[in-house]
Amino acid sequence: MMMSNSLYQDSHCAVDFTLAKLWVDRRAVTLTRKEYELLSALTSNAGEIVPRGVLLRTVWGYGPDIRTRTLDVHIRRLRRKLGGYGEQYIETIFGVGYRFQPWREPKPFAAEPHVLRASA
Amino acid sequence: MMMSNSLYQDSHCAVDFTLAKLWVDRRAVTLTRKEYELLSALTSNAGEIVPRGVLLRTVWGYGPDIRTRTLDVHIRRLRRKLGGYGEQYIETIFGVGYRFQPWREPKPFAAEPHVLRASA
DNA sequence: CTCTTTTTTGCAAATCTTTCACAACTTCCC
DNA sequence: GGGAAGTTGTGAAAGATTTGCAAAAAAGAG
Repeated sequence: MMMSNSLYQDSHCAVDFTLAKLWVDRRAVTLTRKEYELLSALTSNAGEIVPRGVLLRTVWGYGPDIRTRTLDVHIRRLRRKLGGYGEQYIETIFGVGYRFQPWREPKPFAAEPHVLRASA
Repeated sequence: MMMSNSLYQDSHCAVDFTLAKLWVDRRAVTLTRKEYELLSALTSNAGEIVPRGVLLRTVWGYGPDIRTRTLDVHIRRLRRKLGGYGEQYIETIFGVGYRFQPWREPKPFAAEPHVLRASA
């Protein structure tokens, strides 16, 4: 039985590890076990790259010589369940693995095109 | 004034652990012994997942290697006796167990502003 | 024996996981 | 730029597992 009430949370997304639940913008989303384990592995290292091999080992128990696409499929489903933020949250590090990025507010005045605020 | 030591209660359903009785919308429902024990195990952990293994152990005294469908059968009878709310109250956590959900589950987020920070 | 309660049995149905085939993409090199 | 090679994205379908359920057998109680 689980006991620690640990959860990840930022302004759009919350993960409760004891209830095995995810909320996206206050809307409850149910996760399957593998989805939950994968999300857990990612959020518990939020901001850091988690190599594919590590995920395949910790979530699936696979050895380093197993060829499978199930990780990609689960990543896709997680991204969907994260709503419109999926791509923003789960970043692909090509050739290495994935990284769960905590929510970052929209970039300030970067290389944005000219925005004029009309004053009536 | 008579007092019941332990009882679960929400707006539709009440369980008295000392009297071993259940009321659904003010209407008394008789439970058999096993039904009561199972409901008790669930409501006393209301809102939390109770794994199948735990139920089989605490209610039936079964070990971890027993294969039976009697738990499912009892869950079904309980759901029936909970009237139209059966499905709402007793939630199936696929591959894990069951969870008794208090009526209109409490929201994990605060109503208005929501910046809670959790410990890891 | 009769009635109630509990468990088992055997599928059916629902759910979750993995694979597959191929499209899309990244990187590297010429 | 234009491949080539390797990596990732994706929808659909197969595979595997779990749960729901009805009916009947088994177990108790009076």
